Amino acid sequence: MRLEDEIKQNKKFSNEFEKLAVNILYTSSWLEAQNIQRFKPFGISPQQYNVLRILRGSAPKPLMLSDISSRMIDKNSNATRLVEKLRLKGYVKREVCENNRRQVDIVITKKGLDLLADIDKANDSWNGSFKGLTKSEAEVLNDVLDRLRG
Amino acid sequence: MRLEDEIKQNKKFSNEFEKLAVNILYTSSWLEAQNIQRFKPFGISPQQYNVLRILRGSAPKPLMLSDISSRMIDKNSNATRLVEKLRLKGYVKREVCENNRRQVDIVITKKGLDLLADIDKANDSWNGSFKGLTKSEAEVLNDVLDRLRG
DNA sequence: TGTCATTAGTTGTATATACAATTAATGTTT
DNA sequence: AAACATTAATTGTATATACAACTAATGACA
Repeated sequence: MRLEDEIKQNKKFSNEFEKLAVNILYTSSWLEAQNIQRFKPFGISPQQYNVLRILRGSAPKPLMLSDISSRMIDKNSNATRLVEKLRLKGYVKREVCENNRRQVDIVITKKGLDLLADIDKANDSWNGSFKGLTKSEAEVLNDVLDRLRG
Repeated sequence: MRLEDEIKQNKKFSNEFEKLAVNILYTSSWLEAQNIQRFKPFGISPQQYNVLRILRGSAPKPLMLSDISSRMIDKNSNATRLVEKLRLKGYVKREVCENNRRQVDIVITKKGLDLLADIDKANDSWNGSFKGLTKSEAEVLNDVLDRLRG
């Protein structure tokens, strides 16, 4: 549906760029709401899922907290506290690094990998959210978004 | 910059749609961080700005709370508390509706309109965030985002 | 008119975010 | 080695979000 209709805006946006800014925020919020539902049965938040995927990407090599932060979708969320929550659920392990005791090494556990596998399986069909788009449209969109942040 | 580089992802996304989901969330977070900075000198949050714009759109006609919610970018944020914050700063006025005393009519004040005018002036040049894009690219993007949520 | 359902908004609570201040370990420099 | 700077992470605090429970007013109707 057109953005203007979804947010019941009677006036026009002053230009395409302004509409684009709102459109990206709006679409992201829509997607985030879906993600919350998608991960809720597994007891984690979208950000926690993101951290687990980051750790799976580097496993079995550990990552330090600042590595995780820099890879996160939302750079400003607090990695210390997110990781602590995952640790309490047994999905990651924390260990102070011996060579540099300021630094904390974090690794995903077997339990964490299993959780991700479960989620992936349950969401195999999830890309259906975007079923209105063709693959090549998704490519164009990805390309333009990448350029937009340039 | 390519999303894969920004989030230092070594592995490939499993498909374009999965990358697109992350790309939208990531771009939105990037935009949101800019907005926080953009509005900070004026002492309001992006969501508060959004509410003020919605009210300006309908002024001088008041809106009830549920109207505001349904027009907001982030539907889940709590309109009652957002409006209360704006009221404390003098940017909006609340009045229980006489015809239907469940309902609360909210109007933007002169002070609120002045604030928006100030912000608009200060941010005249802001669309520069998107200077890597042409107008027609922005149009395509808007169109595809609209379709994606369909 | 009394009962029940619906509508509009508010409040409580757990969690998350933004951001600054702080702690602790390591590097650098004289 | 002492003083200072930098790096890595943690903590504190104010604000925001997600969501459910709740209150109050109105509507429907037997």
